Amino acid sequence: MKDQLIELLTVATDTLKDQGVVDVDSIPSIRVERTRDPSHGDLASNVALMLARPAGMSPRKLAQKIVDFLPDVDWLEKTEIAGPGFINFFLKSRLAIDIIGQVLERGETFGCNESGKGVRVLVEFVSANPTGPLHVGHGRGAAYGASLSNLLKANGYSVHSEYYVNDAGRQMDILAVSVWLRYLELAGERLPFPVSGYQGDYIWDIGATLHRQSRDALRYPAETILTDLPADAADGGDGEHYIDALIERCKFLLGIEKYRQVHRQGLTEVTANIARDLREFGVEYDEWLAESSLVENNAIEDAIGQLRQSGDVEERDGALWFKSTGYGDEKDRVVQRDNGLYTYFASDVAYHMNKLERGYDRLINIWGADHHGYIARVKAAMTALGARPEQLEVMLVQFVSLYEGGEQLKMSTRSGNFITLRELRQSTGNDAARFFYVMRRPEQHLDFDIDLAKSQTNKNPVYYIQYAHARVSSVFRQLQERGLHWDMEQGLDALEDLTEEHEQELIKVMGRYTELIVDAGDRHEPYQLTYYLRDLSQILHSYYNAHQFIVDDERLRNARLCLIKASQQIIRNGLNIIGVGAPHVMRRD
RNA sequence: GCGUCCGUAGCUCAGCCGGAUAGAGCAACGGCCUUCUAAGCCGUGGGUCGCAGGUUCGAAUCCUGCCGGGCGUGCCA
Repeated sequence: MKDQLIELLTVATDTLKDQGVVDVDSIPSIRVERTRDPSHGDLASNVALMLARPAGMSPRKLAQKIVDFLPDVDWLEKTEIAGPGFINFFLKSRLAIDIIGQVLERGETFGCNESGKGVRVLVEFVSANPTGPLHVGHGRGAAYGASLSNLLKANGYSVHSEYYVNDAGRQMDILAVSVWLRYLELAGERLPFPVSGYQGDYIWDIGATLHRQSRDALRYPAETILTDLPADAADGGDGEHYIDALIERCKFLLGIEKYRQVHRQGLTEVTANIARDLREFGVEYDEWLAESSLVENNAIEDAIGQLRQSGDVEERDGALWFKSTGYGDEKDRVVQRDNGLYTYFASDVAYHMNKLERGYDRLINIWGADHHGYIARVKAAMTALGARPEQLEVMLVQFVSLYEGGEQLKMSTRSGNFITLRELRQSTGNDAARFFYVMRRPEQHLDFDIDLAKSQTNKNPVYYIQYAHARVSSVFRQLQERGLHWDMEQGLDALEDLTEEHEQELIKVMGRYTELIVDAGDRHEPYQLTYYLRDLSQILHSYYNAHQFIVDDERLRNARLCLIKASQQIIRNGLNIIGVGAPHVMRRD
């Protein structure tokens, strides 16, 4: 509708230009927007205000000329010139009413469109190191990434969602050694636990599995293990050095096969736990891509080799540097350390090269805000590898702060002192958690008040919206109980009877839905949906309170049923995108 | 220091690709259940849009500079 109006306005301004009434070189791109105030019509344009200065004419006078040259169309009720020179458009109400039939006809697919047709996009999100359970921060990335993927799919994009499993680095060795130490304790050895090891209870669980499966096969005396190790941080030493020494000792004693067994046990249990959490949270991936698979295929060597060929790396101080400053980064980055090991960044370069090789038009990475320093270097690498930097869009999701009893909780994965996503889901429910996570713009900090989230009682916007949905189902149950049935055809035929203010408002807001999906998708802003759904639910609740739907007048009754059924469908479609259930019954605990 | 995100009602936040009187929820106060679920509805009060300049017919919105807060600034991952 907007587009059609823009076309009309373009015709009008072009005519003015051709006739020399308006003497301007270029007409700025014309914009038409929905009005906030109904007295300003349905849509409005500020062309006249934009054009007034170059045309040397007063805005209102120019607006009048534009209106005079507007082609006639049957769907426009009237136009008005208002304020400083806005042109307000009033649409024929018949047009707005058509939305009801469209929603009922398309059902689940209403709102889906082809604005992203033919574009292949890879959305990578969460990708937390498989060293422990997901915490509440990961939950935000998960909810955001899943909602964004759904939104893009609704806009016709071909979406591939992916979790990158960092299963090849030092952190995994720390996990393995942590598991082994817990296993040894369970086997009866007494030895200190490293300060830099993973402290969480889940490590005990994995150690227990190992003990059950292998009995004493992986056991060595504590003295053998601890001989000649440097001091841990607890004894005035360096915790990082200590754990590295412990890793070496572990690998030496166990040998490659048994070490791999411990390593694999830790990885598979933690990864399975993460996958289960995400699945239960309604977050599904098309692919779980392991860093180790890139290592096995020599992807890192290949990527670095390609950079070497293009002259983008050089040796310095015994290390290999990627000259990212040549691509706008603030400093060069090491890809291979002086000890011969590749850096985390090197594997990221390989991973992004891999993404490009798979032929995606756009790559969307959802990262925690603490990774923002990485954007420049990854884009630099992509450019060096021959991609356009705009192909990669990094969405930074700001931190989630937890509050309990008015105090902010400090969290650390290492110490095991954190609230897990699972704990949060269990206390608030998946629906509330999904909704709250996407309610804010991603670049906005999220204060999560645990007490409030745990309080089961009320005030939750998600319940408000779900209740609106359930109420409609309830009306249809009532209808059946009274021995009546909904005649959709008759209702659609009687839509002109929907003249009440609430009804008009509801129709108007429904008409915005598809545009909202397109805009929210383009701007990667699923949160817009939460505000929209609240608005729509608000009107539906008001309407419910103000009017009876099951009335004696059969035509009016069926028309109203069409209206609320269509509203319900939109609520369901919207909730579906943000991963929240649309219940037919609301129950109190 | 530099980079980046943020600063709008008592609280949490929309609005920010310039537009018409700045919005919502919560909290506060007052009403509405013999009518399709009161997890609801109706109403009232509440704002120097961090501060100061600039651009513009027009600035919460764009630019500059301050002030305040978060995060980052590893041959860690």
